[in-house]
Amino acid sequence: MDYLKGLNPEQKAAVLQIEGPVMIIAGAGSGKTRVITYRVAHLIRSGVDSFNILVLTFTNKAAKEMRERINHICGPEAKNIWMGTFHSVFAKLLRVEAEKIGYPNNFTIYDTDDSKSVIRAILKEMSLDDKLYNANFVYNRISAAKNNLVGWQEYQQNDQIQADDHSSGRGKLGVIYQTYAQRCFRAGAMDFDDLLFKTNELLKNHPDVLHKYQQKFKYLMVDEYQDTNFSQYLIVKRLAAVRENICVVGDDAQSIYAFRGANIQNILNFEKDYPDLKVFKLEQNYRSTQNIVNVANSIIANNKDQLKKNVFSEKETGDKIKVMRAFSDNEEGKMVAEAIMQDRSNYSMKWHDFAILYRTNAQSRSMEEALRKLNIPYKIYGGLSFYQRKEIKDLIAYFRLTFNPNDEEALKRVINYPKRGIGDTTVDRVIVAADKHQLTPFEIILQANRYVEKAPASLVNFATMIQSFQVITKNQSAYEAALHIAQHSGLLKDLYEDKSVEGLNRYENIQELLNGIKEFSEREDIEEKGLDIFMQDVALLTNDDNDKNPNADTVSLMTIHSSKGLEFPQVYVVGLEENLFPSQMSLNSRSDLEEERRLFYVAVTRAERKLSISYATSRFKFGTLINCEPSRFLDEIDAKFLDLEKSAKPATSSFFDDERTAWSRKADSKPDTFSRPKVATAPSAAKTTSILAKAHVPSPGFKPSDTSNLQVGMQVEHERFGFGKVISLEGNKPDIKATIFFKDIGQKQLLLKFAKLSIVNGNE
DNA sequence: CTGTAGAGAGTTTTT
DNA sequence: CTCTCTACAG
Repeated sequence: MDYLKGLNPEQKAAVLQIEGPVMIIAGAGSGKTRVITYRVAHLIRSGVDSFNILVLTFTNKAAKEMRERINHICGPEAKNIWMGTFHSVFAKLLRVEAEKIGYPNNFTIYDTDDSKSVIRAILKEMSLDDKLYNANFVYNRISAAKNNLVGWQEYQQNDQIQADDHSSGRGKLGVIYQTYAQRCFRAGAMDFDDLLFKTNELLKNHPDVLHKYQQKFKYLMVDEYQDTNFSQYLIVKRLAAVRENICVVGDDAQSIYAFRGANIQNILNFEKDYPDLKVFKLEQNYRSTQNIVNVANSIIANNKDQLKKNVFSEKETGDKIKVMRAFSDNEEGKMVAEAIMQDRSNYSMKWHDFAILYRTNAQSRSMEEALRKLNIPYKIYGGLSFYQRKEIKDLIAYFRLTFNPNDEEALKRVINYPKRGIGDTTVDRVIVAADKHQLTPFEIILQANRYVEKAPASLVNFATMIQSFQVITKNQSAYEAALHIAQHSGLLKDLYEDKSVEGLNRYENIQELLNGIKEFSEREDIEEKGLDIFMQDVALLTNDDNDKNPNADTVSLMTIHSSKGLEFPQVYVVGLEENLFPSQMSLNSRSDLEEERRLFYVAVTRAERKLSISYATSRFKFGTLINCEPSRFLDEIDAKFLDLEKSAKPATSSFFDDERTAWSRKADSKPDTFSRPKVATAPSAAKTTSILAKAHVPSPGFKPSDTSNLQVGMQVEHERFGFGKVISLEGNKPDIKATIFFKDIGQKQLLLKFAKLSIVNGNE
């Protein structure tokens, strides 16, 4: 029982209480993960069969990490535990039981893009106003309904909902929902919310199935319980109904997913559901200095809705919280980058000791730019994941279609990619015929000559090709099959022929996916390794999965949302401005604002030793400069914890002038530096262009010249693109197009009548 | 059917 | 600014 050593009394009590309903309120940094892992270990040591344990987490990352830690304590037993995100665990369960609710076992999982695309198609068919019925809005509405277990039938019958929709002029939502649900069903597809919604349906309507899983999952644990929605709540409740061996862990102060349907009441009301509940509070923060914990407390104290707890730290007082003010988003980046640079050398720290956290992904731009200028290696987490790249989704769509030819979204995606002469009109005809004959589009295509007028031969060929893929996947390994499909679909060739930098990148990405599949098919720890198995949860994989060298020494950049559960010695929280953080969207309701505040709390509590906060007084948004005010959250912090040194500039001075002077000085000092900085994270060429384009600072006194006499070979400066040389000129008088090679960003074509160019030097 | 140009809209967070 | 959708010519 040596694993119990090193736990404080409260942690230990929580670990030892393995029977009955348990709620652990775990303050930030209070050793939550530790308690969960040890508790699982303790279950196993106490004789609980590891096959009978179910652990639900919120992110893949958390699940993976926890499995490793349990593995460390319990050894191979850990493999038998069902552990994963709600979505992945119940997707797995549904794969086994799908037929009971009328789905094929190999159902497709639609990601958000797929779902929205289905909705867009429906809106178009119904010729609805796409402003009133915005696809995003409709998607969110349907998603919210599903997360509250409102099916389309109830949706249409519920007076309250109908009244709401009609009063907002969106009376058709019920029908859209119905069509959407039926279309997904026809395609053998479930969206993210369905994975939970259908699990509920299954457990509710099939007592035998419910019983089976109640027997299997004798002990349940749920991490991040404050982020569960009603649908998840009810699944857990149903599974735990017989034994009530349920342990939930969470922190109401860190509930940041209400926008996605998470219901903080689930944790606040847990006690009512289980009168015998044992509650443990973990209040000692082992992560952060006292100053950091105190600041966090002073922030969260502004919220009304919360469970009582007293988070404290017994570590050193630590530095005060540094607050930095910048004039612009770019300067903010610069200040942060320079501060990191300095601290790293002053305290001989590693790059990976630093994290930059922001509210929105868009903010990463200015940070990246600044880090790159100082040659600081960094890595962006989140954002567009590997599996969301177009080329990857294309190839995966072929796989999807192979295993589930009814998958309409996959079909639409690749039926004419690469180009094979099947245009929109033909596709439309297929869809119409499918509706008319109550068949799936693929079934129509198989007999195109019978159902579709003027059916091109390529249509039938396409279907035949997919069928040939089906044979291949049955007989060959995942890798062989995947390679075969990549080649014979023409996708690989198409990408190979694209010699642009982006095209090269795409080709490499496909190679990478194929390599990943190869690794998968060579794995020895799993028995089934066909391509179909690989495909099963591809839709659920996210960013962090494809991390090649997780131990690289880089500064971490991520949204605050994705930072939850992580910790760093030094944390920079940037963009503390009204309308950004708190987000503009949250200003209308108290509960939304409180969620923003909890988000700030999460951000602050990521820091172990030193925390810095920054804001800018102006920032680019939609390509234009806007003025920003400091966030109200800054005022809420007790000033005695703050070090305002860095923001001591007089408020009366003109920021704009100051900024320009600062920039020009820099431009002066290095007027002819064109060297492209080395980068740790290799961005795509397209990205580099845009980032650097924004980076160029015009020389002092930059003024566009008259370009009517511009000639090949001249040196020019562009406001944003920097210095370059004219390669060629074409076109007639007002529409002369110049091809210019810019030293920073490469070749670009510009229309002279628009481009603001200054002629630097008449002849070479 | 394909390719291009041009207009328009959109950025809060994620399984 | 950047991505996506639409319209039109080839």
